[in-house]
Amino acid sequence: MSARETRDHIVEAADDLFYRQGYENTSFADIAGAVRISRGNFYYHFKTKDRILDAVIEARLAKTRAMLDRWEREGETAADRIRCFIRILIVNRASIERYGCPVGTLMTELTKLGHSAQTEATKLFILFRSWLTRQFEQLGCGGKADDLALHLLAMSQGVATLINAFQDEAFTEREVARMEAWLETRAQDATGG
Amino acid sequence: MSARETRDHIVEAADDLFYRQGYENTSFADIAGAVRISRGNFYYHFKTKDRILDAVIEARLAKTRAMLDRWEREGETAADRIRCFIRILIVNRASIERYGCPVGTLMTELTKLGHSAQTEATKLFILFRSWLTRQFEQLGCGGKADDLALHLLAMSQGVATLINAFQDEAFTEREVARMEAWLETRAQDATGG
DNA sequence: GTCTATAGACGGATAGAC
DNA sequence: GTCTATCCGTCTATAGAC
Repeated sequence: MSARETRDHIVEAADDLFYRQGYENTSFADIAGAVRISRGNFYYHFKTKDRILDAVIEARLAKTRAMLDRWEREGETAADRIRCFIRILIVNRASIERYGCPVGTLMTELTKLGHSAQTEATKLFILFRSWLTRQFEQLGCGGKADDLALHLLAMSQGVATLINAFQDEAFTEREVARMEAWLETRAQDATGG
Repeated sequence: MSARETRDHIVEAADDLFYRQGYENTSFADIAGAVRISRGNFYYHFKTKDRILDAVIEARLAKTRAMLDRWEREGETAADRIRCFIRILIVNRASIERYGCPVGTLMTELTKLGHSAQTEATKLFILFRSWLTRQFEQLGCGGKADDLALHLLAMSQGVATLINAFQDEAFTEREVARMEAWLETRAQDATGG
């Protein structure tokens, strides 16, 4: 197996484990075990745990960009595209119930650890924030676009936290419906009066 | 110092450290160091780390109950009391910026660890949820009271997560104002039409 | 024969538990 | 104060490709 392939496998496994168990609670042995390689081989590819985290965040940023690009292509109107964002709470409901939002929980953990990768992790939030801002601008919300983007991001984060705490499917659906209704109102505000 | 006092000091220090550093990232040595007692004395009061967590959650539940009781006494109307809840985001803004919401972040960490104290930690959420439900009932929101309570809880959690990620004071104030406006509308829905 | 990917032993540090 | 487990990180050995 090429070095590149092995490296990718490591990042993939680490990504998954960091999400499910948390960064600090995941050991080198855990990752090596998941990839089925020895710890010695492991250190050939990554010298420290921090470097794996860097690579994982980078991979998540790339995956997120790809997802946002896909939404951009698939959604006809800006409202459709924002709806794609809202609906990840339903699409990923099962994993959110068990592990929370991958972006929010990583961010939270890194701030508690006072970890230097905080800045990089924040970029995940910024990616969503600026994408949403652009959508709200296209919706015609002008100067309020960034405010609306942050508000939607906050709602999504809060709902994810409670999905994780309560595992209540009806709650999830109610909140998603509420966000979609809210979006509808914003769209009408922009076009009509 | 009495055994009871020492125990209380340990719980207090652990509570603070668990909040600021996270549960798993806090060692016995950290707590013992903060209380200025020997590790030997430490084990006299708590045999395992899990038991300290139990005691910390218990203490947080008691503190929360006391706070809710205080709001109950101080707020004249149900809307006033709900506003007390909303305003903790401003009152505790500094610590939320650095460490997030104490309830949400503990919950999140415990689910990732698959820790048995999850159920106990959820009671913190339930405490707020049922208190808020009662307030919305008194506001005249009848059958929708629990839905509104969960929604407000979610908004508060989401805003706390983004305060922690972005440390943006203007955002905090905008969102608090938004929540208060939302509350106003709910109150009018209930009384008027 | 050299370079690359892998394996596994070893050491220092620190954790929790008694 | 000690004991055991575990974790991160280093070091050396080796198997195969070119």
